[in-house]
Amino acid sequence: MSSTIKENYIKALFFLHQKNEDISLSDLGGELLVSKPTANDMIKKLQTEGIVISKKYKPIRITEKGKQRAAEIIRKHRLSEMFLLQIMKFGWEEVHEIAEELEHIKTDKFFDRMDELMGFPTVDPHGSPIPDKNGNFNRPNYYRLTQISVKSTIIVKALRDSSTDFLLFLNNKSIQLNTIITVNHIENFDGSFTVSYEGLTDVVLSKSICDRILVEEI
Amino acid sequence: MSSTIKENYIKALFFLHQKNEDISLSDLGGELLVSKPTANDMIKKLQTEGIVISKKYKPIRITEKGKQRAAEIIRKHRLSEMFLLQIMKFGWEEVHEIAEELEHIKTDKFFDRMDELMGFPTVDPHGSPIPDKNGNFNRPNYYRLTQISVKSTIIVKALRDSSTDFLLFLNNKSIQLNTIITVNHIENFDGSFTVSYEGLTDVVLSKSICDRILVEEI
DNA sequence: CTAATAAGTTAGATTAACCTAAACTAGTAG
DNA sequence: CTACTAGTTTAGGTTAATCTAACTTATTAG
Repeated sequence: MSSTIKENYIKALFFLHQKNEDISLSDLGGELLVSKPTANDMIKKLQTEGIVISKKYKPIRITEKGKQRAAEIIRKHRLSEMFLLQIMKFGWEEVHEIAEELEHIKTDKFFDRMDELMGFPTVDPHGSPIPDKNGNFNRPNYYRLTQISVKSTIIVKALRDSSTDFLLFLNNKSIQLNTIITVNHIENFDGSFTVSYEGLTDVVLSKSICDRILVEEI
Repeated sequence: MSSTIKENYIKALFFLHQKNEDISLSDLGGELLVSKPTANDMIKKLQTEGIVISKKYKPIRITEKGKQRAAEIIRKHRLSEMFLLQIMKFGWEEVHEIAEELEHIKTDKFFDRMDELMGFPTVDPHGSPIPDKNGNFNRPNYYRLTQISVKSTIIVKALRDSSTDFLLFLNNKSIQLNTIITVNHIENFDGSFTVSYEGLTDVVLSKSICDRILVEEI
């Protein structure tokens, strides 16, 4: 049953590489909540499989093959999330946890059928791109809400944080993907935004919240 | 990830107990394709968890708690099969393999939602009962087709064999659950049945096939 | 350019799930 | 009622994934 464990290492390596090409064992261990020697052992195994390259005392690099494998897993995860939302009517704050389990299902046609049933979606419920079967991500170049200037109108396209707490916060504020927001005011002092959308006026969003929301100008 | 392994032992114990209250290590090992010492080790573990009772050199018995746990897993399996068929449009010969994986998903609301979406089905795609949340099977008392006498008309209710090969055979013969069949003739020599259904007349089914089909008289 | 610290490796152990070979027990066939 | 055999247990070993403690290397701050 340990393909699951290996897959979780590959996913973690992929996400870490997106922040920093060079990956450290400490970060990998930190991500997966395992000790450095444990992470090290797995890296040795993954090296023999061509997933990573690592030399003694040197940082780890994920290979193209590794990225490919990661994309397959992320594809399964994000298709699952979308399926759980659209077909099974779960909330966007509920889907991640279940998808964490579903992504390790081996039978590919299960995910292909999901894909088909949903009409080949390109993003998951949090706006993150679903890689195609060749592992290509279509990653549009969105702005963070914090980068938007006052008086602009934007559309919410994706999130940089899909934690349950953040999603529940957005539920509370009635902010969803594709919500159209106008920036009325930006407070110099703390960087908080005062915005309007869907009949709501003068909703205040802290800088930290705005930094987690990815938008497109319209 | 080894709750999966434990769950497969519990399932195997449950199915073996249905044939024979007393379970042998050899049978258990045979079922799961592991050696007797391996099976024995797991039995010791399951005993400490109250799933089975076993004394040295004596046959193994599954406990009520064990049956309960088995029913939960079988419920997940059969709900998954029905979901794959009804919602995801897989064929009845495809669902078992995927359900073998899905049954180990831990998040209960995933299965509860399936149940809800399908309107609380009571049988899986092969006519086997889906236990309710309390672990109760509603197991109607069907006959095997071999027990039916000539000139009777019956309705196919369930199967005693859900192997892919058998299901593909039935697809070929256009026999499904709820197919209504009339027995025209029973051959004394080899026990084969000559039957009619849905516009087909004089279809011959061997004794071994008929023995795998569960029916209700009408 | 050295010395402190952050990061990585080695050594030695544990637990779970598996194995084979050998020894043992219990039920039954004479 | 003994002896055989089918089935069970013991002993000892492997591999994968994990750990802690101790040691080594790399980087960077002074």
